[in-house]
Amino acid sequence: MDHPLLRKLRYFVDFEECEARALRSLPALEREIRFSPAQSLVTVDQDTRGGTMLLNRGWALRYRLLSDGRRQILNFVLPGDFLDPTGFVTHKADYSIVAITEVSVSAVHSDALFRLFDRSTRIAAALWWNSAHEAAMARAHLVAVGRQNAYERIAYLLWELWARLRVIEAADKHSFHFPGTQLMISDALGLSSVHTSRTLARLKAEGLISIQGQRIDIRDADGLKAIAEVSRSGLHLNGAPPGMRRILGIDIEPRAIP
Amino acid sequence: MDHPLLRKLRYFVDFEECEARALRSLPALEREIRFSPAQSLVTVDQDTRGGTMLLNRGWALRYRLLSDGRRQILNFVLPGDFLDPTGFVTHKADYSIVAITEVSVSAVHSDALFRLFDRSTRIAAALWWNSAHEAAMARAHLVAVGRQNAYERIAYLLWELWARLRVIEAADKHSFHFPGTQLMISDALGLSSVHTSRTLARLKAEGLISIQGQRIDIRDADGLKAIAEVSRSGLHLNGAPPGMRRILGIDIEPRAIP
DNA sequence: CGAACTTTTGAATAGGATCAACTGAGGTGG
DNA sequence: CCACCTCAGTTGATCCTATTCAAAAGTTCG
Repeated sequence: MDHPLLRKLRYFVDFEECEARALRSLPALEREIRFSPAQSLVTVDQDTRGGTMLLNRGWALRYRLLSDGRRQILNFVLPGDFLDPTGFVTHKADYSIVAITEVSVSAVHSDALFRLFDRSTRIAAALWWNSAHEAAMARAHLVAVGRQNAYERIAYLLWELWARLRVIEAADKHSFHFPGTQLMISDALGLSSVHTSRTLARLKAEGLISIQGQRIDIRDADGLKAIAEVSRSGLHLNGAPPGMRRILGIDIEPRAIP
Repeated sequence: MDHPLLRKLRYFVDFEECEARALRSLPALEREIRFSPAQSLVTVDQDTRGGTMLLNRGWALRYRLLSDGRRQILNFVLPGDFLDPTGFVTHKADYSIVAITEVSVSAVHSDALFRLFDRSTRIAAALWWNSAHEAAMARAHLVAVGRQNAYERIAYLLWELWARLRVIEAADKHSFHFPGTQLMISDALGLSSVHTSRTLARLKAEGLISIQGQRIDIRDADGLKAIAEVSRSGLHLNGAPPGMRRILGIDIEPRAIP
């Protein structure tokens, strides 16, 4: 089974076998670090020099606290995501990350990454692309929290998670495993847990989803997508622009993220 | 007067004169494009291949609309900002940009930029840094909209704008020129214009700010900062990590963004 | 099997939205 | 130069979405 980062980047670039191999050897997998649920992976102001961490397995949560305890979850960190995507250029994290499930993490050293950039501009492009994708998701998240109501927000989040999990092949055809709590959904979307509970109940009652235990079934994907107003472009990044194609020597068929 | 992009990047890296010169010649200034207030600079799904645009002068607005007309402003685009920071790797914009004031824009071609990256890794690092900074601001924005009340949100936005303007040396010691409207503030923060008006009135009444015409005076900077809970790290990016210093051959004294 | 969460449900409340009317500043044109 | 229009901002009244408080009902797990 390929590393989820590789599975994700394949949505952007069709790698040669040698590039895939190089990517596989990027995280120091033999020296993985494990965390248990509720353990901190990153804390505010933590020093992040010299590289970053890559999530191999499990779910985590990137969040920030206000002085009185209010929590804003910035996003869910899924396998294949970097714990600190800007760790190469920043000193300190302005957020915390905590494990939701059992989690496996590997270090990615600046040195190894920069060497890889040199050897394959296609890999550099794919990673750049990945961060563009993260920025697009952050925008969609802001739109949801800023201008959509609870019903739409929750539809959006479920759709986003399902889409991201499909990319790394960690979702089923009509469902996915959600190890989080309603409180996490609330804190991600700027809602109270009570209202989240009621709104989830409404989504169930209206036949859009159903939940048993930690499994969320998407019963009406089109309906959910319509409510969330997922923008076509929001979660889509298609082939490289011609200019970059020429410069980076890549030749990619456009491929959509589902 | 240096280009605002250069002024901004100087907060990250102390450039050699030759690097500054290279950066100055990056945007095709001689072929600037001008726009009037309310003109569109970028529209959703617009093709952004082959490069990006750099804002030289004036203010613009990055936003997204929902199908029923609700608008979420993603951020204010200030001089020195790229209209589409990920334009080099993405096909289409998932947002629109409209001019607030008279605006001057210049193209930055992929070719020129990539050549610059090759010639100076310090410039590459500074631009990377800049995008990390943008991501940090997006996180702060999400926290404000998701978990802060109207009073705190507005304090946050005013602080952010003032801080960004000081970086490009476009703010005064205790005030700045704000060419936007209250409706823009509302759509940036997920509020109604009525409530924004009332909350601004409260900020004035409590002596934190005062407004005459398009000039916003910061009467109590510390108070404003405390209400907004501006995180020390949120708008700060200090010197390059040692690993990168070695690899990129840069040597930067840490410098805080005010 | 009990302690600590998580979810659900009910009732009361509040922060902010909506509706509507009015004021004031530009801008336009007759 | 004034009548008229439009757009931004203000103010008052009312409504509603979502919060808060409270408690019960499941769940998970040591």
